[in-house]
Amino acid sequence: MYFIYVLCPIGWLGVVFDEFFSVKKIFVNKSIKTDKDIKIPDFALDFTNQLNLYFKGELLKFSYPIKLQDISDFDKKVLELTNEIPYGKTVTYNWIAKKLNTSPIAVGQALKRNPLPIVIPCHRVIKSDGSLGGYSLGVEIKKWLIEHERLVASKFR
DNA sequence: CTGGATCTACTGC
DNA sequence: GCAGTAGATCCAG
Repeated sequence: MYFIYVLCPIGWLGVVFDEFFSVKKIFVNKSIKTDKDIKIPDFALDFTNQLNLYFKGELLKFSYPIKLQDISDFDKKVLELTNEIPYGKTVTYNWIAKKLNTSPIAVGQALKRNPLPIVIPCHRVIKSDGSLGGYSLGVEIKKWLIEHERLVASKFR
């Protein structure tokens, strides 16, 4: 079990790896005040490279190994569907709910427990009235990510 | 356009 | 059981 902090456009991200260097958990730490980058240990370079490319708009899909553990079957199904949403696109909670014969609110609960925000793109799930809905890292970050992907995707035409 | 009532299903106590 | 949601829908004002 290893962990790092890495500075990103949306703030400081904490990343936890398991013993085989798969990513296990991602979170934001708002209490770090410096904007001086911390040296990334060698074992984490593959992942942070992908992360940097994503924020530069040069990576549309993460291929780094992830580890989903201590997750219910229901949550896993929701996360797997969420992982299929293409870059720059959004779907609604209701759209996922209908595919799994559940309710939109249960989908929201499952996404709230997503241990790997950004990598598993739960920010691409919004409400059916067009508003954003919630986000475990804060709706401001959700808005940022959607706008970032929209801009990058629009250049690809 | 708004806010409330009511539906919904999953989790945690 | 029951309450609390990262939701949806309908209806009155």
